[in-house]
Amino acid sequence: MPELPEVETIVKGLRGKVLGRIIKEVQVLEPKMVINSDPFRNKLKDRAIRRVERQGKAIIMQTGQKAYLMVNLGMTGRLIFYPDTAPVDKHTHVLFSFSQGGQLIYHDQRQFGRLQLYEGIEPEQIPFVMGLGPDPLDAGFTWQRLAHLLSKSRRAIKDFLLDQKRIAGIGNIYASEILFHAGIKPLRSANQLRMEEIKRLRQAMQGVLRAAIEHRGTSFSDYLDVEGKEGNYKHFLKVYLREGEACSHCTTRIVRTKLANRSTYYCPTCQK
DNA sequence: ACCGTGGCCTGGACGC
DNA sequence: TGCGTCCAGGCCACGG
Ligand SMILES: [Zn+2]
Repeated sequence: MPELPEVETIVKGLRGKVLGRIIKEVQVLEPKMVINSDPFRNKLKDRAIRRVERQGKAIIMQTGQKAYLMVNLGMTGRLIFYPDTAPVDKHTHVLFSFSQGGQLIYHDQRQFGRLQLYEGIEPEQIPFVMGLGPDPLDAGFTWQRLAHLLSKSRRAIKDFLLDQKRIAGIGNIYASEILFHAGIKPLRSANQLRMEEIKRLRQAMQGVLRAAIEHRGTSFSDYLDVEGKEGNYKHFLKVYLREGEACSHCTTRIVRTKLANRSTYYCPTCQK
């Protein structure tokens, strides 16, 4: 899906477009995208969007006292705001209309995403959120903290980075990119990294994720932000989707392998 | 507890 | 034109 940088971009976009707006009507065109779609529609009617936050790759919108709408975008989920009337196609699954005008749509070609309303609990009590590890962009995410997390896992470092219970927000694009920037092979065991490698890894996480946010995320086929615009970080990808191309640093051909059934890209020369 | 795998979906690219 | 195969930003339920 949209990973941390894309979700962060969407969250900022939502704050600009829908914060303070009141939901006049919710139309659920594909009920299986929404958990309990009938109460979902009724309970969101006439509620204001009070806050918009990111937790890992999930979007949390506060719609009342202890009422939170969580959106998981899956692989191809989009939230797009239209100031007037939103266009609807066969992948438009939910439509929010606002009293002040404008519509927000949830669009998802592959339908791996989910929308769910939680009531009577704070966001930290949502089961999905409770299962998330620390956010790599938090000030408290020091290399010592990372070292401690790494020490508890013998898995390949690439798998470790994808595990949302250990660290929240990194997905398949940025796992490969981060490891390239850190100069670490994806198959290395998490608990066998040396201190300098751990420090480089943390630097690479923050550097890559922050740069990707600056460029509004990565679009290669489906991802669009709240205004329907692509992210530009694809121009800065060093290894992801670049199998067979020359490494920008050493000209060795980029290799693709499978880890946990997901493509993993790396430079066999630059990454040790 | 840990790990890996397969399933959920649609559609674009490519080879025959 | 049409197949079959592989590929694609995620997550969860299963097994061993
Ligand atoms: Zn290289």
